[in-house]
Amino acid sequence: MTSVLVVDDEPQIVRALRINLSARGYDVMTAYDGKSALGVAVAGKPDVVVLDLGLPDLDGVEVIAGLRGWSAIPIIVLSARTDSAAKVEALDAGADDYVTKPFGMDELLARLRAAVRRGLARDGGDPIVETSSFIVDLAVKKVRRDGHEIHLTPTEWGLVEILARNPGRLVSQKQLLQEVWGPMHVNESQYLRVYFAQLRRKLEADPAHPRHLITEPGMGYRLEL
Amino acid sequence: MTSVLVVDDEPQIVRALRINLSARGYDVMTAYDGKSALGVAVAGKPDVVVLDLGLPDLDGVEVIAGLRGWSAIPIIVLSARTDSAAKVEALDAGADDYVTKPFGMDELLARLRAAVRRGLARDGGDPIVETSSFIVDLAVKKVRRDGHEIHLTPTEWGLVEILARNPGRLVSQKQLLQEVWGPMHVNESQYLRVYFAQLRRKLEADPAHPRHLITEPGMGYRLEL
DNA sequence: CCCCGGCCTCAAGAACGCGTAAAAGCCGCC
DNA sequence: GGCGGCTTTTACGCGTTCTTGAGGCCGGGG
Repeated sequence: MTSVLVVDDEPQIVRALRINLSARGYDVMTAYDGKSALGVAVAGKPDVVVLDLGLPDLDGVEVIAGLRGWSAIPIIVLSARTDSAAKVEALDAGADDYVTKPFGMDELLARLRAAVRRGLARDGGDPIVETSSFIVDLAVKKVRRDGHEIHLTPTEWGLVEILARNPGRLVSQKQLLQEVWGPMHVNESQYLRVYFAQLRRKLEADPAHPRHLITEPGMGYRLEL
Repeated sequence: MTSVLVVDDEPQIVRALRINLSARGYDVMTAYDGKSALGVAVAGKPDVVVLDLGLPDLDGVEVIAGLRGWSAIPIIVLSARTDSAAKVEALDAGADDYVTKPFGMDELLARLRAAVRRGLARDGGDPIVETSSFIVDLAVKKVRRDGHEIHLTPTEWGLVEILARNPGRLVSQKQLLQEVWGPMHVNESQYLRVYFAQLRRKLEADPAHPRHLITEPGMGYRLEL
């Protein structure tokens, strides 16, 4: 879950943000002054910080500097000051974005999404799907089991990739055949039986009693995590 | 030098930006419509894009999507529309920032600096990829092995560069052929066999049993570190 | 009880993709 | 013109992968 640190000394703003962010599935932390904000940030490692500049103890730029000293967490500044000098100062101190109050919640949320998206891109978090007996790395196209790399043929990988991109969900035979063998072979369900047998031999602890590559008779297949 | 692509159909805006940016040491490219903007971006690889939304040919969102398809270049959107729906749409399409016209030049420049700073942070560090038997220096386009520099032909370097920019990742045959030989030759997979044999002779300790330039049969190649 | 559809397993030939070598073509340069 | 470096093309042997068919298992329905 994405976590957001909201820093503002006006309780009603913090409250409004907490409600909106929580409702959209964010994990919300809060702080009401600069010093505690820095402490919470160190402890909670939020994915993004929403920072009001008018704090009682520290100047906004100091808070930004305090965060930038050890982290590249995206910072969105909130402020009532509309003059460009304030914006320039905050942005050059290391802020990622500057929103003036009063602000539209839609816009703030969109800017928040943009900031989070960038933050994730920097981490370069590989899309990895993990079961109790093997690991699928979709970025580098590798499957590992007990630390060893398992070699998959192109067809095998095609099937695993589709299942891994839909973890836990049922994928129909038709969809698998269509995406791996093409539209001309959507009825060759025997292909699937042969290849799922091979995959189970390679990936399941007990191929005769698969726990992750599950057949749903008459429907399709599912990657159980 | 930092390069900026300015896209706008109003010449006076382009001119104003060009003057201000050039004076501050930026390398400025320009485009007056969406299609040429995408072309210039591919050719010039700018460090940041300033994009007006009201272009004559393409919708702004399409331009953003066209860039995001292959690149994470920071995009700053300029627009006369102040409603939050437009902002949300552009930001969610992949823009990094949204500035409404008329804008203050100081503020735009500060947002530009913030965007560039993030872009550099993402690229991060020295462009050097190191394996146990050779070193690829992407900045100076050189490969070293046992301290000696290894001479590569342009085609050989093209392949090594792509692999080195995706260390550990599987790169498809199509992508390699497309980027080195162009879209007309995406089926000449024999080229790859010939050139990878050459590269292994030059870079691998035991060319018959490569440890770094790995073939994934039927799928592509991988630079294993 | 038997039949039938769907599934799993096994095996063998065909087709494919890979590595290698070497020849042939194509510059630019002396 | 001749030379050298680079790229493209051709040819062949070999191992892997895909396809296909046959047989057996299981559960539900007639």
